[in-house]
Amino acid sequence: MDLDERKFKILQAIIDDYITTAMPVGSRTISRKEGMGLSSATIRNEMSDLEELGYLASPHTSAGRVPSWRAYRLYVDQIMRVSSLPPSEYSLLRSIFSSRMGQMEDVLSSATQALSAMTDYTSVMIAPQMRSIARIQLVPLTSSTALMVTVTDEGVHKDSVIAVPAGVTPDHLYALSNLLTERLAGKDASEYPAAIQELSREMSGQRELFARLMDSLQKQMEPDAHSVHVAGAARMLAHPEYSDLKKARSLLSTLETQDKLAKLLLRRTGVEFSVAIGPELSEEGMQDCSLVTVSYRVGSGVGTMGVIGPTRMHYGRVISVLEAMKNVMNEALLPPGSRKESVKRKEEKHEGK
Amino acid sequence: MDLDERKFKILQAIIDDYITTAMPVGSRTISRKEGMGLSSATIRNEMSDLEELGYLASPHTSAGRVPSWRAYRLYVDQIMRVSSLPPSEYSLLRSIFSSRMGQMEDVLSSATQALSAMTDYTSVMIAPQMRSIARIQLVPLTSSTALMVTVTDEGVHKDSVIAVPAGVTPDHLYALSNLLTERLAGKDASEYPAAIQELSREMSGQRELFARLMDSLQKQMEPDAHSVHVAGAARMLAHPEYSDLKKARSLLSTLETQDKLAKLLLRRTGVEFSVAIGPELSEEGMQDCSLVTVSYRVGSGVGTMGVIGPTRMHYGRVISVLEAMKNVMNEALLPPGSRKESVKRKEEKHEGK
DNA sequence: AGTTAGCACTCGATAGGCTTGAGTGCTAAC
DNA sequence: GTTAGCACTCAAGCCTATCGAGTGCTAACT
Repeated sequence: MDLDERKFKILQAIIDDYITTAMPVGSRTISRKEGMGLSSATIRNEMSDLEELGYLASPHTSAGRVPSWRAYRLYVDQIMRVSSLPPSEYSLLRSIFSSRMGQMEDVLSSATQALSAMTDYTSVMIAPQMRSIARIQLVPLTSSTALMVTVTDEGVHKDSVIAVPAGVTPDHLYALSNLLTERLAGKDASEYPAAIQELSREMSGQRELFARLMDSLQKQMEPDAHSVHVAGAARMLAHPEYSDLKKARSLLSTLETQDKLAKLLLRRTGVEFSVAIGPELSEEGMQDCSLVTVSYRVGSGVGTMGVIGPTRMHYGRVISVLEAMKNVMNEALLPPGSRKESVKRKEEKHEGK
Repeated sequence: MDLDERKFKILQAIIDDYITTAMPVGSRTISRKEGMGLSSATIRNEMSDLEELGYLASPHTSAGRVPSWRAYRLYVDQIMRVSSLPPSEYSLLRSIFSSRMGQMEDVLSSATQALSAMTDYTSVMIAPQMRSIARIQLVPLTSSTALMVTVTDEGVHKDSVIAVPAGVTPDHLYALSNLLTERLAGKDASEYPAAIQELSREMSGQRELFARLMDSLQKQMEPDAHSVHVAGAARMLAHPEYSDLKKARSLLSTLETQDKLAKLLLRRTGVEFSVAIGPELSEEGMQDCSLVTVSYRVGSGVGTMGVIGPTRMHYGRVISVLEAMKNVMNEALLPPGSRKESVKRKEEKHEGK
């Protein structure tokens, strides 16, 4: 079961080679490598062992070997070295954000595109899920409707139109906004029932309006799949694993179903770091893909971003780009002053199952 | 230049056949058709004429003929019969919307997906561009920041965080909201400069805040590419024109660049109906595509939706689906009471250049 | 004059056969 | 334990032959 150092070294060489060439790797290729000092025959023997142990597979008799997902797992967990992003790229990344402090959605959208451009894989990002809201505002629209807007420190969280009974004036709505905010803002979801109970008593004169408000509020607090950003899905077509149209189609339609992606990301939200390889994703149409995710923080909210590429992806590079992006986003999205010191990357690379 | 009736009939037969099979059409195939009553030799002569006139092309000597974009243009303008959507599908469509009267973005997203599913092509939709806003609301966040939210009758239009000078209280912001709304809401963009001029005088005591407000307002009024919905891009891979990976990739990355799509749609916003075929789109990577668009109305806003498919698309079907979708969305998005009678489809099919 | 049958010709697509070369696994010698 | 040597495998590339759908032209027919 355990691999001796030589097997390790050979496996690493095979994976490194395969990652860049996408072609089955033969024993001679490895034996010729600098610092290997072993003949192809010896490598063959070792490869044969590695195959038996489940780290390699051969597409057919006279082709080379291809790493299995177990090999990638090992690679990610123990072999790979992650270097941090070179300063030149780091500052390039920073420059993307410096220009615009606009709406959150725009920032996320640019970030997602940058992520994809820098890795040449598909990237995916979910907006920070706010744990608590800063304010609830009722905005008068017509005499019979109003807009209920929940707001966080970063901007509008959600909004919905509600009907209001006749006789409720804008000033009324303003006062009500203040009341709702006072009772509900800043609280954790667990504290809501009690607060709502109390509010219900105080507003017993306006049962109908109150019911509508709470109904909308509840809907707004549900996590929604809506805010998933995807970029660079077309890039996957450039990688040889998707020269088969059927595979390509199946992958791309998975990448289009936002709730599947949302689920994949939400499951990893709060996990600082995660790498899921092929079968571990248990998502049909992504069997040949890996997903690397990082969680990022914006104020009280936690979001997750990830890169989806073939299992044969440049894990090291992807991880360092994600790491950098997380830091840069933190800086860009936090108003100056409330900034925390940047956190050193921890050496946890295991998939948090 | 003019085509006699027989050439018309033959051309129609060729296009019909090619639309369903995607294979070059030969003379025998046409001569065997019901009600044609001509030998293949005669058809060949006619085809030869049609080729000279630019309506047909042959990929190589011994293949059949393929319609050119001119043929499709003729087809769409003069030959095609559009039947309205069968009631069963119509009500299916309606049922999608009946369940949810939620946020605008959700509705648009479902509509786009439905459009793609019903046509088996890619669909694209742009949110209604509001011409005037119903209210401007300033929502206090922290002691030094506030959220400026512009709102239409249908919900939040846009929002952005602004810094507020010390000493500005929530009540202050509320009063200011009312003032801004009174002076700016409901107005056309052309009336803004005058109103802003006047406001500027009145608020001369708060130059800094005023400048920030107007700055944000201006940004929010710019039309943005952000709200483009795309669905079913992966479906294009199923059509034989995109069995070539290079073409597929180029198309898909075009479909991913939202501002290109936004431009295509915005240019057609307000045009009731438009069909653009291949080269008419003048968009690299979409030379083999057609775009059919329809504009829809929601309150004071006008949005546009479209279907992108191969030039060899089922124009009739696509048009009837779009027509139906427009009507259904109208019903679904207008609050009951303010509903207009549904408009009969006009026979304008020309591309509005 | 328009239509059609007949025929030679073109050319992509498909299938079989051959060659090449990268790769393996095994064995025997070092 | 390592390596050289060798027989064997199999995909990929290439050539060739065949097939058939399709055209264009000409001559005969209505």
